Amino acid sequence: MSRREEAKTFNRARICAAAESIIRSEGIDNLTMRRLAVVAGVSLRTPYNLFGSKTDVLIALLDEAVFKFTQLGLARADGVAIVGMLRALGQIETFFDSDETYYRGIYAAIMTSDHPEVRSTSVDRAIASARVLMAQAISNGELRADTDAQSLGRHLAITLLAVLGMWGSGFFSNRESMAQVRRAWLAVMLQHCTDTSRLMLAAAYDNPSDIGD
Amino acid sequence: MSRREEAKTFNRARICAAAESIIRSEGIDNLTMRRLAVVAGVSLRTPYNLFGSKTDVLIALLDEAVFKFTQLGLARADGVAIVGMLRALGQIETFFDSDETYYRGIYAAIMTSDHPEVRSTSVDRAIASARVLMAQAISNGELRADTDAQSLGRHLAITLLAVLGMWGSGFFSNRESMAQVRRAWLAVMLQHCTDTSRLMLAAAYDNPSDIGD
DNA sequence: AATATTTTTATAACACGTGTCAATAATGTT
DNA sequence: AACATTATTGACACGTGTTATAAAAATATT
Repeated sequence: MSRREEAKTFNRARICAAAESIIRSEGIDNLTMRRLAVVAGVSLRTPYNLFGSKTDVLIALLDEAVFKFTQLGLARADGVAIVGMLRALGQIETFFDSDETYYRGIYAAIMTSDHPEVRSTSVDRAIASARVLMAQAISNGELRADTDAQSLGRHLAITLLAVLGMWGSGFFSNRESMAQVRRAWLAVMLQHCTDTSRLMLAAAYDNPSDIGD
Repeated sequence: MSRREEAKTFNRARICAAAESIIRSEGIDNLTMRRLAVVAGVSLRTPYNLFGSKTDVLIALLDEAVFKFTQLGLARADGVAIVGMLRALGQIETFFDSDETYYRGIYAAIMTSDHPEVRSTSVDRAIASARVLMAQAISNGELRADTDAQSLGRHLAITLLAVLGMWGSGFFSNRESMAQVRRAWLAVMLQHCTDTSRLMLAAAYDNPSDIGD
């Protein structure tokens, strides 16, 4: 990496760190580009050079969070894709719990920005992951062979992201969000399950986590 | 109503009409408070006096739309609550189709505003309606008697609203949104249906409308 | 009719995200 | 070392939602 790129990377990191620090210590409402420039020790223009927009800075923070989450690794589920999928929900909840105001803040800020191109990348990523898992579930015999993994994966991913949108806007708690997704996921997967997995899924559906009032 | 209240009501209507006109003829990006004041023939301050904020003006437009929709009346479904619920989805789609850019525009504008109090009223309304319908479905014998109508109604309403959030942000078409909701609704209702309604629901689930890729 | 209250108006201002543009500094290339 | 390229800076400006303030107009009260 050339020294120029090194400097850019360094400045990007400084700006991200400053943004995170401001959000943590002063609240996300006080994250303004002018304040960010001051705290990062950089001119007002530089974040625009290095990121493009305020939203892009926040996206960088979200990417860091996503990276941190993926580093946790998906809980092993003894090769049962469906269980892995459901466990991921619990992991998301735990992850959010660990730093709720921060994650919700950046998520909401991104969602309430009128940079719609943001969403499609994360949407595509989620859909791809879900499709892979559902294809595994089919080849594992957890889901019926006539199941359309593409369509099902897309449906499940959108379900998650749609609820996350409401979560970001503060409508309900981490737990409520995940319970909503869990219920929706289980119901849909029950429509495609084999006899092998039906009992487990049905039991999970009938034993809901707290969905809230 | 006192003359003062009459004047207020009149001005409110003028402002709403001006806002709608601007959105229609110049696009929602050109709906600024200054332009709104000019077109409405009113001072810049007046919309703030009468509505509170720009978001509140848009909420008034959305309320008008919701009112117009409810005036259509829910499609009769021969007393089958579940069918009525599903038909409502089709009605929503038709309604959106009839004026897509307008409805999506105001919906997106409201959703991307940081006035979160907005959402709760429409959310509460939707939940209440769904709960009523689900209670009917139970007493009609369409859903099992041990079904929790409160919980189920809430779940279904949130499913709809969560998807609508993504719809507003332009992620997918009217039809795709409703197909997503339809699939999710059918799957969940299938978990609570009686033998009477199972065949119909299962057939509907297996015959999805186009969900898009 | 005179007075008090409430609303609207006019004007200015604030903080915000973002853009322009020239100057300057840092880095790359020869 | 001299030059060319690129990145950062600084100061300013624009349009936005929103608020402040005081004057004017409309309405209510007596």
